[in-house]
Amino acid sequence: MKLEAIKVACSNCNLRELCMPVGLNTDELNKIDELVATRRRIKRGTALFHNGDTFTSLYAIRTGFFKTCVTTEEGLDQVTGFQMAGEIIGLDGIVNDHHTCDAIALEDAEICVLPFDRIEELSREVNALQHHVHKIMSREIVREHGVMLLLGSMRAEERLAVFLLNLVQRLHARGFSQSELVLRMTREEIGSYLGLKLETVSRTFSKFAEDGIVEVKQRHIQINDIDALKLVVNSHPCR
Amino acid sequence: MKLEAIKVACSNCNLRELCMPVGLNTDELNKIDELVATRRRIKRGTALFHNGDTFTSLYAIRTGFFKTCVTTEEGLDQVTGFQMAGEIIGLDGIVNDHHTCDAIALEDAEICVLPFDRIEELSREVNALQHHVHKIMSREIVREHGVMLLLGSMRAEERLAVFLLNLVQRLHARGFSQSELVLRMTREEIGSYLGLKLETVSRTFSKFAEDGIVEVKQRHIQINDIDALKLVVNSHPCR
DNA sequence: CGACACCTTGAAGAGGTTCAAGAAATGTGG
DNA sequence: CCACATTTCTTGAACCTCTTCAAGGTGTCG
Repeated sequence: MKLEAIKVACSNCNLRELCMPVGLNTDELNKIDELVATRRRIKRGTALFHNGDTFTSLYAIRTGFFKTCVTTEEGLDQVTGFQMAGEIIGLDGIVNDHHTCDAIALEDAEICVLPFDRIEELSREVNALQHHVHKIMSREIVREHGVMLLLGSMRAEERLAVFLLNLVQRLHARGFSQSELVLRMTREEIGSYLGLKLETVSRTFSKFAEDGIVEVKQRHIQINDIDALKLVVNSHPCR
Repeated sequence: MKLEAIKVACSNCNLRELCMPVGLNTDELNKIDELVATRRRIKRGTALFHNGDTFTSLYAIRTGFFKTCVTTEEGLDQVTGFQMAGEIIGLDGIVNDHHTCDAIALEDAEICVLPFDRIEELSREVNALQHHVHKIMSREIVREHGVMLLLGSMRAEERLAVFLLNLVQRLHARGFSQSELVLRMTREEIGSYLGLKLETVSRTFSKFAEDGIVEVKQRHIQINDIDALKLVVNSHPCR
């Protein structure tokens, strides 16, 4: 069967530790394999889902990079997160059966479609999966607490430092460099996420560069002094 | 048995629609009743749980009013939400088996203790409960998206207007007035939640009062013109 | 009644925004 | 492959919102 062919074997996926529970036996692993309905390719700049779309599935990112953003009728716009390989998106859709934000690919991406009714079904049989789903949602809640702290009480330099440290840490966990990264998003998108204007983001990058903390060549960032960056966060002159 | 005596019958709780799934049959309702281990009374000013506490249970608020707040080592502090009767707190603790924020009672409160392992157990048997838990977590994620939008792209007047409208709407859903409310929190706590200083909160209240939108007598707020308040949010001079 | 926490208001200052212009990179079509 | 349009990024200067600092007022509770 064709469907069979395009299926992803979660049990063989090299992202397994990132998006699936650990410590399953073979039987349970086989069940999990049935979770993924299909893969989908998303071209850069296009949406995985839009605000208002009917919710049916969660999505596990295999490759690529996404942003999620909410928009109001009045045209306000807020990037709520950036997601990379091994992360799950779509959790916002569960509560009202439709999505309340847009998920846009910032580079060509490939995702696994996880029909939510199947997740719930399997969760009843595989305790580890049930708990894993709860953990993923709880992790997202805790992450957002961190963003609220950032937006509510940090100044521009701290915000950008936190942002860079978080990005590089997540990339490092995926086998990339600890000191080098290529931004997938524009200054404006960073600004939206951090509650700053794009000019402020640009200026703050320039300031970090002047101070010798980073080198900035457009979207290519080289972190020269990660401790200094951490110090920017910790030794905040308070606000 | 004593334990039996202090148990709460969820099936008889007048908050049922708020914190429990609807459309259960008798059998399922009886199971849900076994969910609540005990009630607990929390005195005003004391904590239901602290950052770092081991996570064991979610808590359903029966009466009273809470704030949750995260704190960093450097002394930064951010109120992440205000919770009232019928709402669930403690979701942050699931991911790492310990809480990552404080939950403080802003008035004497009574809560139902819902041991999380029992929730997971029952979720496997009662599909509606399983889905309800997922919805509660998703709702919290969506709520936080809204706060991120507020903190990231609204100005002081809009933030306070959103805050008041949200509070009064939730109170109204619980049978209170649409136009009158008593704040349970200080200006400083409002400010922390909204990413503003307490002076700014106070000034903004005064401005609303000058404009005839509200009357402010300390913590007693009378909303005279709710449409004007909504207009503050919608006709933002953009930022 | 006095101590304490909370709230209001004023004035000065800082951080970030806005507006503007130009430079660098990227993409497109001939 | 190059010219041109477009998007993205940087930088400067003026401005504005919110913060900071300070003082006094109001309310509450032992």
